[in-house]
Amino acid sequence: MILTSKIESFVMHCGEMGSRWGFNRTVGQMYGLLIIHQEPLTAVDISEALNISRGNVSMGIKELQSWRLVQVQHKPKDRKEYYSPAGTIWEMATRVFEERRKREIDPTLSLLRDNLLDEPANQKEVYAQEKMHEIHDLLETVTHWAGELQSMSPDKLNTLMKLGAGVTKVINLKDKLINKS
Amino acid sequence: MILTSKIESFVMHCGEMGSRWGFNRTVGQMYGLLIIHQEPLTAVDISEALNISRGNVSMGIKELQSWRLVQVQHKPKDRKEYYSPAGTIWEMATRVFEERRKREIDPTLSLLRDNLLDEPANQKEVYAQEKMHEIHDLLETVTHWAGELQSMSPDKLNTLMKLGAGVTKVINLKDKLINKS
DNA sequence: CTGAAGTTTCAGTAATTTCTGAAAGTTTAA
DNA sequence: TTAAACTTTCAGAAATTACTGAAACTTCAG
Repeated sequence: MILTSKIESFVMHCGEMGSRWGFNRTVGQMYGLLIIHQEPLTAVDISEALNISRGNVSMGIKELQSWRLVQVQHKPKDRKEYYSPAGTIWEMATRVFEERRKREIDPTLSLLRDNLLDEPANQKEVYAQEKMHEIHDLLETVTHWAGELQSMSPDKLNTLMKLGAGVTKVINLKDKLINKS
Repeated sequence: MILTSKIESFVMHCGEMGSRWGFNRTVGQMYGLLIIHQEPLTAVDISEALNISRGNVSMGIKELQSWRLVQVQHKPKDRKEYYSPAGTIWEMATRVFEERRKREIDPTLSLLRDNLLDEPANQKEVYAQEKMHEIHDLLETVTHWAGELQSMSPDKLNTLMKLGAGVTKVINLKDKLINKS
């Protein structure tokens, strides 16, 4: 048994949150386990630690790879694959954000763009297009600013946060400067 | 039939995306319909437009109300309840964000905080706590900055976006000003 | 009161998603 | 080339989630 009870509670929590974060329970547990465990783990380790079938582990790893969240390593004289989380915590969060944007926002933006190209055929469609336009612009704005945040280092953000620098204040300042010039 | 085919495609799309946005297919459809339709709709209207049972509409409305996304109206001389989306598109997005934060982030932050209060019992737990600390700090930073963005008006964000003002640039500026003073 | 017009609830069923385990596939050492 | 050691796949079973429709409930006009 590789799990102490405190660690187990974290792993199980990841499982429960998994579905909210975009994957299913066992995939969530697997990811939590890989993050919290210092040494890379084999598929069998995971299967035993979480009491799930070997086949399920294989599918879960595939899923995590599609999110670019795990990496595979090999040890000399050992044919097994060893799995560990890919990148820093910040990078992982960035990847989850990006993947979710692809799944949750991009398809909608694309549908909206298509729809907005057509002429409205009647009064109802005029109203509908107005709303679609609003949603479209909002989604573009949100993805733009989310991207901006992602491109910053977490250290910098933290420092600024502790300095009490709200985006609002900062941007107001910028606004004034722009208007002056 | 209240749906033209173009509008129907939007509503069905909301259904498909529904589960990714945190609710289920029919709730997604219902919300899409309410947004795209200028006049408020009764439960029966919704049930007929989407071909779902009356009971399901009732449960869906309840769900949307728990997200604070619909409001109920009454017409004089008419006992029926008329439903329409609550607030502007921006407010709706803000509410979805907030609700999702409550469901997806807050429980994890709380678990992490609890766990970080305990002394690690062995080497593995020392490592585990380090990781939990990193995740904790990241989640706090992200929610902080997300809150900042939410508190801004979308107009202002759009204007700044079009001016080419990246957060990075803006914040660098602020940084310099702070260091000077 | 009464009953008509509406809403909500919830047990049972339907649909969907996830998991298992056995079979098929792959890789490598000898 | 063989076989051991490992991984992947996938059909069917299990678990979960969503939906229906009938009964219970609420409200209100007469």
